Amino acid sequence: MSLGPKQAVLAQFATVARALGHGHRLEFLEHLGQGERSVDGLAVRVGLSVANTSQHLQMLRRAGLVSSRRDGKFVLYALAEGGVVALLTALRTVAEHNLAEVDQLRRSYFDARDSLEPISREELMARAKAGLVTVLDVRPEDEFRAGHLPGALNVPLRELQLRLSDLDPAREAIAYCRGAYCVFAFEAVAALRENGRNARRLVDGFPEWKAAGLAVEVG
Amino acid sequence: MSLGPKQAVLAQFATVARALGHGHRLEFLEHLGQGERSVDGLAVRVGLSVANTSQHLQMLRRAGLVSSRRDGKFVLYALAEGGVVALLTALRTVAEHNLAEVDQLRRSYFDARDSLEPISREELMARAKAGLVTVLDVRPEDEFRAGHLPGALNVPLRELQLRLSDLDPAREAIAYCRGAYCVFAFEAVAALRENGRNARRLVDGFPEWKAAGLAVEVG
DNA sequence: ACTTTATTCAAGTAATCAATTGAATCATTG
DNA sequence: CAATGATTCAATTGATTACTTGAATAAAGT
Repeated sequence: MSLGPKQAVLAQFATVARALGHGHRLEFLEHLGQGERSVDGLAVRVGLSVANTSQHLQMLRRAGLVSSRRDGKFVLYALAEGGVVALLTALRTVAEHNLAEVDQLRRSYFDARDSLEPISREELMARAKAGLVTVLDVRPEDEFRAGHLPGALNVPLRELQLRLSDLDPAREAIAYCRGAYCVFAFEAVAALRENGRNARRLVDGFPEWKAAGLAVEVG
Repeated sequence: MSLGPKQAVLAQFATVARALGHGHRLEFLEHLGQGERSVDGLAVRVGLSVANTSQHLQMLRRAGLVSSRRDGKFVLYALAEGGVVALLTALRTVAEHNLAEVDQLRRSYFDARDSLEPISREELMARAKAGLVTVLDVRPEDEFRAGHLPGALNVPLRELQLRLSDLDPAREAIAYCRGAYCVFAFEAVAALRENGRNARRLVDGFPEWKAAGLAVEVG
């Protein structure tokens, strides 16, 4: 079946879209947004079998959404260059704007933890520069080490209660994690508020910060 | 199957992505980017049965990508608000950047018609304001009437040969149509060059112009 | 009321996809 | 060079999707 040139191009676009069309694959992409990961590392994090994970990753690679390289006995996958984060952000925007189900979920789970407006990247930078806020990275330590916001303090969610004393109560805490719907930041803000702290969330997460071309610290 | 809140949200995002995951539906969206259309109107343009078209449109509506309203005996579909054009643009960007197949197609068909760099919206505006170019809308007349760039001259592709005399040979012609891969603009530029005219393409089409918030003329 | 035109619904078929299992590759390391 | 551990391939099952056909609504005109 010989299609016209436009149809052929659109069919290619469609394979990219189909690759995004599964919750597990979106979750893989969210994890890969934090940095490279092995097949096994992703399988454990998402809770799928290695074989299944491998097949999903290959579909993502065929769609040009991820790239892979071999490192010793591991194959490390990473987000592809060229606007993948922007594409995911656009997808999120449309879904939030037009799907009642997403609104429902935000109300029932997320707003219960943090109903305040999240803070924008611009505002965060301004307030951080002025020394008004503590930037709190609530992701696991290995993700933090792979890259984080400049000057951020890594306090994984599970350690938050124990390390409250590390935080200056006079400064507002701004928590962020993997992305706009990563639950860690919501839980962290809720926990901080319960302890009488001033806290808000960054509007999205580390991958979006990096994709915006802003400075990133490693290690 | 009780998922976590993040998984539930991602599953919603996935349905949006899956709705984009078919060439025909992307073609529907391209047409809807020009303006409202009836089911039958779309079916004819894309060359599918009405029933099939209706089902595709309902999938797009469930995904929040299009909206519909009844007008007499017609049901008119339109692109939804809230970033659908931006999402399509992001999809195109990723596919162009990362898929060898798309590159291949561009080389074999599109570059053969117009291998020059297309002109940006900004450059077009500057040059149009300076009176240096003729802006040429090569879409069918009804799409032109539903909305077009300010000051554009509507010359549907099939009439181009006959109406060459309408064009001032001293000014460069800038052709645009439905989007970045709409073939009309490529064919128009190729035809103009063969007739010794100076011609280039706008980088994308009318929907992107409108989505960028730029002025649009109707009628 | 009846007919026409436009759209949607329902049922059926073929194709594709998600996930499982177990076997096959492939690159290091002993 | 075999052993090990990581990843991919192949075969299978059940679920979803694309498209067709024919019937069911819905609005407008006669």
